[in-house]
Amino acid sequence: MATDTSRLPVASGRVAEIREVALSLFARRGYHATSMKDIGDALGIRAPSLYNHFESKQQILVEVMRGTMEQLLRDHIDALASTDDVVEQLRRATEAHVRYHARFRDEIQVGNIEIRALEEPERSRIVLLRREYSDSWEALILRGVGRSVFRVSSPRLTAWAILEMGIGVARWFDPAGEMSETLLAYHYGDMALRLVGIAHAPAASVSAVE
Amino acid sequence: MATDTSRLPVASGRVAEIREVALSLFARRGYHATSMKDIGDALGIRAPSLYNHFESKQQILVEVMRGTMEQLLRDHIDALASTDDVVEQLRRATEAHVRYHARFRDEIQVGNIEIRALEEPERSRIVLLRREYSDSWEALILRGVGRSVFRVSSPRLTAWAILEMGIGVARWFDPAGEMSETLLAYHYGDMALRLVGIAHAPAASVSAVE
DNA sequence: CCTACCGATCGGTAGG
DNA sequence: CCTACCGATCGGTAGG
Repeated sequence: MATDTSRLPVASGRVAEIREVALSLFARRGYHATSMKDIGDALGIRAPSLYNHFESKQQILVEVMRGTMEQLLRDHIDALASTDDVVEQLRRATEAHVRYHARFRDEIQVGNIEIRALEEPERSRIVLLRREYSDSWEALILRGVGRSVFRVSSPRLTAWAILEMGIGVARWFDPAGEMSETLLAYHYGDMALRLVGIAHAPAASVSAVE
Repeated sequence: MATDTSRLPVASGRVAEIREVALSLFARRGYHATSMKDIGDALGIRAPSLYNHFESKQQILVEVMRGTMEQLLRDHIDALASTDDVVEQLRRATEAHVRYHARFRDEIQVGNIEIRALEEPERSRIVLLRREYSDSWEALILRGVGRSVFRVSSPRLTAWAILEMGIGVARWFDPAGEMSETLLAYHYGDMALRLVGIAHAPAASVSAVE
């Protein structure tokens, strides 16, 4: 439960260092406001030396963004596969979503904001993965509605509301703050249940029919 | 109900044109990815001519962002002042929030993303207004909890969840799409009520005690 | 509103 | 990993 979702394969050392520094700068200032010199300075090397590890600034962005959506989708699928109870699926998927957004704040911020700075075909690839993710959420809500376990007026809006409130976490969560990532996930899990019309359900109050 | 929340005072013509074009470009590409030449091109004039109307690129950003938070706060205060019923306050505040985010999508996007490109003291001024806004939301939830009308496990998280799900609207809402802004606002109003523990309340099912 | 022009900085290459 | 350097573009000014 501590650090289950690993980052990308921890590459050759310098490459990983560059990616990490760039991620931090892109998140704080933005891709276009970050120069190769900025990245080099943060590592104590000259800007041209970066080209020994990356072909271009754009390729650094690609590497920074690669893997984020894939990992999010993997955690999501695990949450769904862990139970047939649609209530529990919703809770676990929400917890996974919130945990991910609390833990990988920079990745999420850069992923969301700098997608517009990403060139094709990488950009379309990520847009597609996102679409896949939100579609799966909508399907989950629809499944719960179909089993008469959820009651919502718009499955799509409900799915987006849950997604968006989780994305917000990446903007303000402070891992050094009073609230732990785990407690945060529980709270959001409960809120998601409320959004589908389950007033105050403790963990196993509704069991799946299947 | 159609266009109640007006934009900024419609300034001298060219100034307003520049602001509008810049808003659109900043929203689509970002502040740092937009050059003065880009703005000029969109208006059919040369970049240096822009300096007859604005002192700097930064000042254009300031003018683009100015007023957004103020108007949002005004609509919010109106919603709160319109009734003493805390349930109705929550519903109307949510509707106002969502309407604003559906209508002024570019303003919201630029306001949220490019605040990091904004120089002091303007930046702190806007951060303060935002703080004011979210504080008012938390106070609203607390009021409902105090009157035993709302039931939440964390007033602050609930406030943020409502705010964030509304902010998401600015990212995907399509005014030319099937769902109207008004219907959207209703749906989100209902979802906000659910988040505070009011399962499926039609407009006046709970009346305030005061 | 324009042209002409400024110094600074950009991403990136050459060549070692 | 470095220095030296490239053309392009940046925000902005001068001067009319």
